[in-house]
Amino acid sequence: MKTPSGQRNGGPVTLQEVAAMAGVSASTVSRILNGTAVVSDAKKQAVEEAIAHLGFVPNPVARGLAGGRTLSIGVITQAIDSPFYGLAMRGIEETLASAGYSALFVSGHWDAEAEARCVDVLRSRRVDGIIILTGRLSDTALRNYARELPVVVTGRKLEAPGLYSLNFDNVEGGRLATDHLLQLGHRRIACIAGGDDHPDAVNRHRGYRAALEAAGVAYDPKMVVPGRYFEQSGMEALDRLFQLRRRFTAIFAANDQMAFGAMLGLHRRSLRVPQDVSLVGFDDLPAAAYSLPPMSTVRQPVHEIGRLSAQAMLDLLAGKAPTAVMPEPELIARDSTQPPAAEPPAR
Amino acid sequence: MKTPSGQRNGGPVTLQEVAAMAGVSASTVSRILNGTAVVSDAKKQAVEEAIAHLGFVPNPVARGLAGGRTLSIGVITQAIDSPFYGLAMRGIEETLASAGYSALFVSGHWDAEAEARCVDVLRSRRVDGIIILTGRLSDTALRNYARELPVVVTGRKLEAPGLYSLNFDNVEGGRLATDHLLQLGHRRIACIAGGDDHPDAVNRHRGYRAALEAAGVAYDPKMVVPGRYFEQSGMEALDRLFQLRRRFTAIFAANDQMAFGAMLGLHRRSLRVPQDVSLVGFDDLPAAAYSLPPMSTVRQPVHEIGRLSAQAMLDLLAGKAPTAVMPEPELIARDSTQPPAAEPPAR
DNA sequence: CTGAAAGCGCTTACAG
DNA sequence: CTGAAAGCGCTTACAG
Repeated sequence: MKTPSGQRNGGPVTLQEVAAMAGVSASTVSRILNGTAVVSDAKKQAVEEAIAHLGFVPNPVARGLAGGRTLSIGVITQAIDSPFYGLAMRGIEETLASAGYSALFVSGHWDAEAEARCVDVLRSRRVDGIIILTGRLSDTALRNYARELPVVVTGRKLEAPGLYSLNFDNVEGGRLATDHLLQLGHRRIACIAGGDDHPDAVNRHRGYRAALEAAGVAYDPKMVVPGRYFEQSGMEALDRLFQLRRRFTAIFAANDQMAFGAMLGLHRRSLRVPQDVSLVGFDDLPAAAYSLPPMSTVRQPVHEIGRLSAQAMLDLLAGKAPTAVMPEPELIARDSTQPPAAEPPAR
Repeated sequence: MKTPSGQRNGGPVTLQEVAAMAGVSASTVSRILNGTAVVSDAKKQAVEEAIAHLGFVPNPVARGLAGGRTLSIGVITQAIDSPFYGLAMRGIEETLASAGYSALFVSGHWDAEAEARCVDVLRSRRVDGIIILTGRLSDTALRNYARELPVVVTGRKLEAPGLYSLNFDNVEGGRLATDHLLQLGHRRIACIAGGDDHPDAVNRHRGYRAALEAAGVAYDPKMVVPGRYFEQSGMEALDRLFQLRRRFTAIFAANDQMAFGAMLGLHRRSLRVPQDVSLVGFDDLPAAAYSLPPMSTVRQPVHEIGRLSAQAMLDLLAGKAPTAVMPEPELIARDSTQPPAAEPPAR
């Protein structure tokens, strides 16, 4: 019953067939479908019955061509296989689906040009709106896109018509992580930062520095090494830290993936976490709870961020002002942090 | 120049405008675009110039309505945020993009009904084909879908018109993992299996049993506990193993995520990997190389599986018989396995 | 409240 | 080799 194929003339049921069966015009069916105008109850009834009976599902492709709406939202994620963005995508998919929308995911690969191409692809597919998870596009580019279709962007603060931004407080997150270490008594805290060209990374580092200074601990640039947000680069950053010959009792890594890499590097040097070195990450990936030891980190509610951005998009689409507000960063203390040992650790 | 918007009359450039500028009919432009018929070189030139000049990009939506092709492929993944399928999605996206196709990802949530709904959504969006990553749909359902549009499916062996399947040898994988342990001298090998309703899991378990028996080690059902493929369930499975009061010197977990959970469970019991218990996983997730200790596992080339299935789809679409062949399982020995200690470990 | 008509941007038989 | 015409399945002014 449900599947229409082969039921009548082969091929999916069309709006025309519904109209015919209900004895009304196609326009009327369309209006009922879209709630575009008031329709008499009698016809409404008839149409709804016909729809149910035939198992009619509107063709979004035709809809897109005729009305300009495709009921699909483009989502630019940086990497379709990112453990971090994956959760956001799931949140987006769930929220959108509940409103009858589909998500079209494309990967921007942390590259402004690639992202611009993504936008082109998405527009050519006539998506009704675009959600950009962080990304490298300039504010100006975003503003321009927003003139054409609704845009929701995370990872920055930006106000413009047709655009809604959801910014996570990375500075506060970095501060929280560092402060946790400070509270435990650490003073020599190294930092595995992200790249300079990555706003999140810059802000987390800023929070690190602010916490240090607020606690009266001098900021030492040599205690900070850059990374590229992957496990591998966490290990490499650790090597650099040792080359720099600075002593430290704790490390703040600007994301969990680098923290995992650092953990392995520490292990390879026979340094124990947290006995010899405490370690805090950032993001609270699902894997953080299962690392050895389970990792202290700053929770970024990615799944919810996904839901919120989708909700904001739905609001924008409905002509309402979005009210979604980004949750605050939260420190999750697990087993990778503890007070420093009395003796300074290996350099 | 590149972005057409606002260049002429506002809105994207249409095929009509290209035709007008090139002094030919719309049909001709369409034919050149699709290579549907032979066109004189002169007109071809003119049209190509006009396209370049105007920055024309065909509207896939209109294309889909008129010609039935949307240049998009539906991909049913079990979870958009799966660390495992993520890599496959990336491979699919890359391969498809290089051929001008886009992927439409939807999550089936390991549920046959949800998957059937996904197929409906995908068909209503007029995708040109569907790639199903494993999934729970019956062979019969798949065969039926394949009558309507090309289908590529992984995780099973199935021959049908319009359908291509890519099956990973999970039995061999399970055998490889278990044999690795056997070779190291283990005899008491526990198994954290997947669910009975999961074909991959069933086969990996089968391989485990086959390896044992080939080595003359009696198969003990009490050494096998079920899991649900997540970290959490790996920990729970470990608890069950201890409740069962069987002694073991090694564990084969049917996927890496459960192995991670088991590792944490072992750690909580102060059992060291690999000194007290050796552990082999399955999949070789990126995280496996960064677990503590780095985990021995059976490599499943997911990224390549993604590429291969996309390539098979492209072949199907082109009317060619796909030739993609699934790579063989491969054991990656890292640090989580070693010969058993002389003394039997804690039960 | 409701229908007939035009049109969204393409493709594809149908005729030259 | 190439054009005019019809049509894909809807939506949306335009008239009642």
